[in-house]
Amino acid sequence: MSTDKVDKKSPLPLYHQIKEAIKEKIENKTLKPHQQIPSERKLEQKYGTSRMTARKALEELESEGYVYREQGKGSFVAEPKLRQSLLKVTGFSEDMRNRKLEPGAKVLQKKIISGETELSKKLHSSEEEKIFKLKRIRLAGGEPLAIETTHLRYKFCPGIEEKNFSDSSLYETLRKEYSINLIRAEQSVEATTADDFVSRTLKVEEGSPMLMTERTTYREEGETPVEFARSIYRGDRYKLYVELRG
Amino acid sequence: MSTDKVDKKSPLPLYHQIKEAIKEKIENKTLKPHQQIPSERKLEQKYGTSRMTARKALEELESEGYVYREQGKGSFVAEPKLRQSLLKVTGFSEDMRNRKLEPGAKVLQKKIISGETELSKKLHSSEEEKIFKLKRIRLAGGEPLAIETTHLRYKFCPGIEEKNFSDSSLYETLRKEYSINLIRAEQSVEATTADDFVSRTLKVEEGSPMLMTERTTYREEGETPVEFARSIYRGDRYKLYVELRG
DNA sequence: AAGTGGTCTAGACCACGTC
DNA sequence: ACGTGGTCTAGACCACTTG
Repeated sequence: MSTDKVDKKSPLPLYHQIKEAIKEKIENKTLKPHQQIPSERKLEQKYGTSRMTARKALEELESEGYVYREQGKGSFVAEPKLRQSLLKVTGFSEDMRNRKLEPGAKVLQKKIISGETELSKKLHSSEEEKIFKLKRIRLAGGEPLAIETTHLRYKFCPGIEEKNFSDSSLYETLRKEYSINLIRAEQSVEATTADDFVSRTLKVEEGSPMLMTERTTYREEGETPVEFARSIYRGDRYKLYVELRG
Repeated sequence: MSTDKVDKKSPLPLYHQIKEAIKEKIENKTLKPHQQIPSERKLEQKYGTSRMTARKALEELESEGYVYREQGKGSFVAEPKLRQSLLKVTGFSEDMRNRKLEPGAKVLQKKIISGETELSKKLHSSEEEKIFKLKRIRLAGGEPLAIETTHLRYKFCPGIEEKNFSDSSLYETLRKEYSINLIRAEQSVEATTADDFVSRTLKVEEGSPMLMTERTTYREEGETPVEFARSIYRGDRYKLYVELRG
């Protein structure tokens, strides 16, 4: 169902339409990894645009990791793993699904708090502001994998304490029920060892290696923090992947 | 010493010269965060180029996190933290300088090897291909912080075994003396604990938390791996920062 | 020599934000 | 109304790779 035509009356830019058309062919494997993509001049003719427009589509596909280009040779489909390893803002549930594991959760604690200096600082909020705290054991394929404590500024998600947190993804709830798009996060990663509570909760030996992450998540393009979360993952079962760029 | 002029005879693209000129003004604070940058039309006149050329400079500055642009309003200098927390391909030395610590190294092992199946696989090389192996203690402010073992495909850097690895940055040597630009890397991060060798080398207790990273680094835009490195950092002194994007 | 991507020009019209 | 960035055109020359 690919038309290979652009709609010049569409509000969507022409280069965007070309880009999406090519992206779809890459995703449904009509174009396979390392296969050559039509050249800028070919695309220009095919879609009836100028070369700069076709070129812009290819440039964006390159920066998003879908294609690579070599001067004098052509444009080619990139390997899928290169696109997937880009670092995205994903919650635990989505992360697990990417790893082909069934996500789950057991709620340990759920309440509305305020007056925690450290926390208010991380959320750029006043000390009086109400904060929703949720502490869960996170499961992957039925096995406990992490302890996650998240804090949300309550004024952005009033009534959230009534939701079910055992099955559904928190980020999905925020997106669907509160129209909050989390688009940027700052995260730190460090190594620790399991203390008594952690070892009993996650069923690992005391002193075994754990990966701890702390994350502040922001909504939209602004500088407004919405969430602060601290997670402790079993070091023997969890590994983080990042792609670095020059 | 900024000329505010472009050299049309330079081999460097005009948009690149404009970009560097603006970048310098941002870095030396001639242009301050959130201050407005001259518009595309102003830059076009100022440098005597076409608008598309000036525009390309601004687009690259935006994608590198130096500026943000708002339709109808203008282009503005971005906050420094947003540019620094983007994940870059940096070696240990540059990483430490960013953290305001003096980098250093003690060489533990240095030799040319071949015939290691696992390693050849990670470097996409044949088993016979020669590989330069370098194992170092990495110092930060004079204190041992990490053990780093790196492997380079020898055919890309012949003679590298003669270099000094105690002071200088490996990536800098590759860039300056072999014209190898490392622009992309895939990295994994996990938690482990210190074994006997690690604890003695880094002067930590056996069983203390450690952060282990494995990295494959690629040159240029191609799919050619050049380096595979494994590093073990003291968990009590090293923390990794990432910025995630939706 | 032919084809590719990389750069560049000199215009144009549009959508958006400010005044 | 005016200035901003966003898109687009129809050409051009260059550097590079391959036949």
